[in-house]
Amino acid sequence: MPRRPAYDRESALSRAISLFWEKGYHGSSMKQIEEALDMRPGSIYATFGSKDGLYLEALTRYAAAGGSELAEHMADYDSIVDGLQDYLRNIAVSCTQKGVAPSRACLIVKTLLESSNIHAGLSEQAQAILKAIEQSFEELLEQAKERGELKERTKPDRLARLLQSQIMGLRSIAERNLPDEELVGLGEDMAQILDAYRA
Amino acid sequence: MPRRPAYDRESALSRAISLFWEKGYHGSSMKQIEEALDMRPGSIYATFGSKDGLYLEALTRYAAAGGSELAEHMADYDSIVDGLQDYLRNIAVSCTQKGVAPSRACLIVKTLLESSNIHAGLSEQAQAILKAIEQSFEELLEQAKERGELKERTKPDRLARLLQSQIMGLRSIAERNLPDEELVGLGEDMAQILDAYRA
DNA sequence: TTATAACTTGAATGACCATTCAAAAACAGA
DNA sequence: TCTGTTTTTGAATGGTCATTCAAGTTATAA
Repeated sequence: MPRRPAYDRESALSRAISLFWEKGYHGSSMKQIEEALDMRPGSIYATFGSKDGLYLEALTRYAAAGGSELAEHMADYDSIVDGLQDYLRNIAVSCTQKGVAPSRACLIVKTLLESSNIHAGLSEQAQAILKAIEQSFEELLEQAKERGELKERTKPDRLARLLQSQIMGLRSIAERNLPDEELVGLGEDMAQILDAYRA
Repeated sequence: MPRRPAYDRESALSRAISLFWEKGYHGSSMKQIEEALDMRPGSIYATFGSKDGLYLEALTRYAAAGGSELAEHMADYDSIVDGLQDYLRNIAVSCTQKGVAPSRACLIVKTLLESSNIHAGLSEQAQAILKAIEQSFEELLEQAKERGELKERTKPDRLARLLQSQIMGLRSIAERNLPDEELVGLGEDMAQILDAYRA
């Protein structure tokens, strides 16, 4: 009986991520969203409820993709610390590749900074996501410690936060349009921070 | 002959900094600016030209204040590395103090992330300011190296970038509303990164 | 006191904002 | 083919955006 939607929800969200990531929350108008998703306002509102609803769903999907990416990356490594070091290096390298991502900075951090003090819903969601990411780093580091990769005095929760702040700093500073080799060097220097924690 | 302005330009800019720092560029409407500066649109436009003009001037003044703060802080230290380590620790501590600053994140970084891809003027100004800050770190580290505080293989330009990214990460992650002790611990961990570069 | 120049005011501007909704179109089952 | 339900469309909504400007106000110098 019912007519089925013409759009593909997944591809709509993927386009929304690109737009929001590139231009931010306030920088993305409904007009631009309509064009990016190739949907008219009625369909967008029927599907996602509001601009905020779409943004929240896009942000959550972006975070989930990032989580999968981390898990897939780590699967290639026997040593967790080696894996995390290369993870940092890879971020720096990927920031040098133009046209791959809509922005070098992290969408979650962009959201956190843009929404703080003015949009509680977005800010809380960004905070919750970052907390979950920190937790997944902490679990990895806990595991690394159990395996004897890390010094006994290493606190996985503290190192997890240090690691997260490295990534936030790296991807934020990448918006400065530094020469490629400087960004890659910075990724290397950040990776080497972890050496101080090795057993 | 001429009537003199009723407002105080410096205090107007200081109020503008507070508002922009708290709410961001898009989050601060002209109506809010009028209220914060206690000025009517005509006066604001006659004085600063436009919202962008006001924002740029506020941003520049904010950066200048930050630069003075760094210089004053470093004046208290014989050892540059000690000074920089305490600088990081102090940032973390000041992020735990509520009601002091309008936001824990850095206004320059907020500007950089909010304006990238949508507002070339703001983005370029933020980039130029961050470059100047990096340079002042580099000069300090160059001096530290000459004094023998740092390992001979230390590259001041690379360490300056690493330092700047630490501050960006620290102040950004502070927007997550972490418990005070966790933020202070992170500041300490960041300070200790510098130990690896000591001679 | 008067003339003059600068500053302040606040209503008006047109553009753009997110959102709504009635009508048209399209599909699935009978 | 017809019916019923859902989706799509796009014009319309009311609000807010940054900005302008003519008129009113105020201080200074003559």
